[in-house]
Amino acid sequence: MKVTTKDLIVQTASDLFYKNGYNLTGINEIIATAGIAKATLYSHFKSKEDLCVAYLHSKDEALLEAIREFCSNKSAGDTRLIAVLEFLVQFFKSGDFNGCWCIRTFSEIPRDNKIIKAQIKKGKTKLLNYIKLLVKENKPKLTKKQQIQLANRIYLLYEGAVSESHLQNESWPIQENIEILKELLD
Amino acid sequence: MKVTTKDLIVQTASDLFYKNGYNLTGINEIIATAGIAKATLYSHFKSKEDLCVAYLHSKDEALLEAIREFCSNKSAGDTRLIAVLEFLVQFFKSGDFNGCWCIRTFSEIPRDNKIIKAQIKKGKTKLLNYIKLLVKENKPKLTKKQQIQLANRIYLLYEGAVSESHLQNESWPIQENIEILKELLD
DNA sequence: AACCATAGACAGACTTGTCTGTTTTTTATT
DNA sequence: AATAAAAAACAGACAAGTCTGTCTATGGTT
Repeated sequence: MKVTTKDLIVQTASDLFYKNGYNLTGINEIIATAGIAKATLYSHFKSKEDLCVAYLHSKDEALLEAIREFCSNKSAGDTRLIAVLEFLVQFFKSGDFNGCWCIRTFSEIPRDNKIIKAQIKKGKTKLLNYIKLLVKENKPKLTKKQQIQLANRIYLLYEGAVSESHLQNESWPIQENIEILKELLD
Repeated sequence: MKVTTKDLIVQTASDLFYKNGYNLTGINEIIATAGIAKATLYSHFKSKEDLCVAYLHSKDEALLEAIREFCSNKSAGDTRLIAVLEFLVQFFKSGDFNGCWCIRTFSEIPRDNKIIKAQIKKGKTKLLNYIKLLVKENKPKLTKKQQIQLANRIYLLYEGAVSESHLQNESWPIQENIEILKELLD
C-alpha cells in the first residue's frame, strides 16, 4: 500500500494543525515537516483553507472508524452505548488527545467562512447519525422519538466530555459524563 | 461614574476578541474602534497577551454577576439549580452569544502559554465554586460528596450546553441538557 | 528529451510593539 | 482664581517579523 504525496501532506498537516492549531501552523512548517516543496503542496491543494477541509475530513473519518471498532467489540445493549463515552477514556490517555478539532478550528476561523463551517457540520452530523444508529440497534424497544432524544443526549455528553476534559486537562469530566449516562439509561 | 481609558480599552478589546476571535483581532483595529492612540494602549497594557488576560477576567466577572442575579431571582431549591442552565437560554437568544471565550481563546494560543491558561483556569474555578455554593444552599440534605458530584455535573452540563449550542448554532443542546439535569434531580 | 519535485527567492499584505513629538487634560501651588 | 508643573493621550512613522501564495531555476528519474 503506497502512501501518496497527497496523503502525506494531509497527514502532516493534520498532525500539526491538531497539535499546534490551525493559524499557528504555517505552510512553511508543513512542507518542512513533510519534506516536500511548496509548489508540490499547492499542486495538490489550492489553498490553506482547502487543506483545512481535508484535515477535518481526515480526522472525522479516522475518529468514526475508531469509535466504530471500539464499540463493536463491546457486548450489545446499554454497554455498547456507554462505550461511545468510554472510548474517550483511552483517547484521552493516548497522549495524542488535544480536544475537538472541530471546535478548535471553529474558534480560529472568521465568522463568515462557510466552507470550513460546512465541513465541521458534516462531521458532527455523521457522528450523530452513527450514535442514532447505535441507539436504534441497542434500544429497539424505545419509540423513535425516544431513540432520537437518547442519541442526542449521548452526543451531548460525548461532546461535553471532550471539550471539558481538554480544557481542564483532566479525565474526570469524561468519567462523570459516563456516570450521568448510566443513570439516564436506568 | 467616569469611564476610565483603561476600562474603555478592555471593553473594546473584549467585544472584538469575543466577536471575531483573539488572533483575528489586531491591535490596530482595537485602537481604531476605541478611538485612542497606540501609545495609550501600550501605556496601560504591556502586550496583547496582557490585554487578553484582562479580557478573560472581564468576561468571567460579568458572566458570574449575571448568573448570580439571574439565579437569585428564582425560587430556592431545585429551581435555582436548574436556573444555571436556563440562564443560557436567554444568553443564547441575546445575539451577543458566541460560545465560551475560555475555550475559544484556549484554542488560539500556543500550548506553552501558561499565563493565559492560568487565567482561564481561574475563571472556570470561580464558576464551579459558585455552583458548589448554590448546591450547598439548595441541597442541604445531600452529603458533602454528593453535593460536589452534583455541582460537577451541573458545571459539565452547563459547559457542554455552551459549547455545543455554539457549534450547532442552535438552542436544542441547552434545552436537552436542562432536561438531563431535571432527570438527575429526581 | 520530457517530466516532476525540489529549493528558495519574492511580492504583498498582514502582525505587534517602539519611538518621536505634539496636544490636551489634570493636578498642585501660589 | 490664576498660573505652573506634571501626567496622560494624541497621531503616526517605523522596525522587524509573520503569513500565504506565486514564480523561477535547478536537479534527478524515467
